[in-house]
Amino acid sequence: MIDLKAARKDPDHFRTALARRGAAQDFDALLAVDASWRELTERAEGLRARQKRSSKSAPSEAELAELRQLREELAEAQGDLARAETERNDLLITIPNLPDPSAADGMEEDDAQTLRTWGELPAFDFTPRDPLDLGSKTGWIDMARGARLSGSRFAYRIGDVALAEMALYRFTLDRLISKGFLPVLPPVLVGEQAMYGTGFLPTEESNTYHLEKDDLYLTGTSEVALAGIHADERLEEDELPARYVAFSTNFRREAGAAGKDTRGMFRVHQFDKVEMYVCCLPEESVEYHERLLGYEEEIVQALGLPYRVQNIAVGDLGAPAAKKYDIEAWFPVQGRYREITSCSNTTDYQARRLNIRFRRAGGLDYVHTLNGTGATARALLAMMENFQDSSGTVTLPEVLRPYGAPATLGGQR
RNA sequence: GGUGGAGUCGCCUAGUGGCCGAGGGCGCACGCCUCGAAAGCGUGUGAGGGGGCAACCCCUCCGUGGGUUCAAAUCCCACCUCCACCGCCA
Repeated sequence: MIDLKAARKDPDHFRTALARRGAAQDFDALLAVDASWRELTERAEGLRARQKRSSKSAPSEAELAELRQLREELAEAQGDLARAETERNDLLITIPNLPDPSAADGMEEDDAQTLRTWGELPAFDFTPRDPLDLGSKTGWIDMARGARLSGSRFAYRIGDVALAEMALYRFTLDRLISKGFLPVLPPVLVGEQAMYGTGFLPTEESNTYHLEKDDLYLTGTSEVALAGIHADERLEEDELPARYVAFSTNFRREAGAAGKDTRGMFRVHQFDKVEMYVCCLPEESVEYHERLLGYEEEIVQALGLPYRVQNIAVGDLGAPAAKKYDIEAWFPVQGRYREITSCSNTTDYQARRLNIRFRRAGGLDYVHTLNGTGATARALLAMMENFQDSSGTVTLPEVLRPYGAPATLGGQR
């Protein structure tokens, strides 16, 4: 969440920044509610101070009547205050992060700014085949059986495809461990606090799977569990940056994506992902964001995928993000660049909600947090589209071989 | 799932209705002592919120949420976590 105290001091700065992502009117509503909250606070605290002074010792009979009266007044004042506080917090929790000045302007996906492109687009003298059509006897993607089992948007990855995908994750994990990330296998079922803390609730409610019976949520990314590692903790300055890399299965309802990417396993309800997460000093997050992007690019380059880097428009950012870079790989069959990784600087937005602070000379302060994709199966899909030959054989990158990937996929079936 | 025990200020612990938002020890910080250090002695040492130019004042927090009372760490209820044992399962 935003820094309310700072917002009171300099409302114009906050309003201007939030206006870029269309949140100025919510911000003004918040300020108004906050003003009345402060009035009610003073009244309730004054009454409470009176009651406490009178309760230092047993009151006389005469005082008792007066104190009973005071109790009623206090209860009323506290009730008013609680209502104002709820109203204020409900608003506060929906206000998105302040965008970074260098985040691209605009409200749409198309407003993203292309920072650079890398790699050669493949030139086919045949019509490249869709990953779904590139299976062989020894390995394939099976959406039909996935649908029979679980409905649309569920994929079986079978045989060599399964091995290739696992090799991709293990390769990525190794790369990031060598950069100093600590590997984690996290829970994927989490309580409501973690979902609010990371900012997926309340804004992404419709996209999350919720288990009513146990009141637990299936996470759409291991960012949620990784952010939770240090919730309510006070870190020492020398523990920062804390860097984690997780592998987990992720669950997304994809509400609002009806009709989009319906073929194949590009957009599915359940997918696996290697994810980076960093808690760092506030003054380091901007630089760390570039580093995370750099690690992502190294991985995509090692795989040999042509890609471009997008600076996502402010209006297209998730609520917690101040700035976001996506890497979009070239998908020759789709004929366009598509997102395969995403990394965000969430500054102190999640740290405030999750209460992750660190201690240093000046006292306690909130850490900054960042997250970024290591790899998902979309990278494998991109490899299948880019690295195929006219026989439908996909040559996988050498770097994946030590991790158990077959040399090729597809071919005769 | 069942039974029993426990959750207090960084750690350990005292505390069964008002003198406790909280005592003691450890740790930590500063000072004295010392050539220096240790020991010893002294002082200080949680977080959040509101008000004030400031010194400072006020409120909240004893696992969490409710309740009783003029007054709750303390009494009552529910829940959570941890430990032990039992049952069941991987």
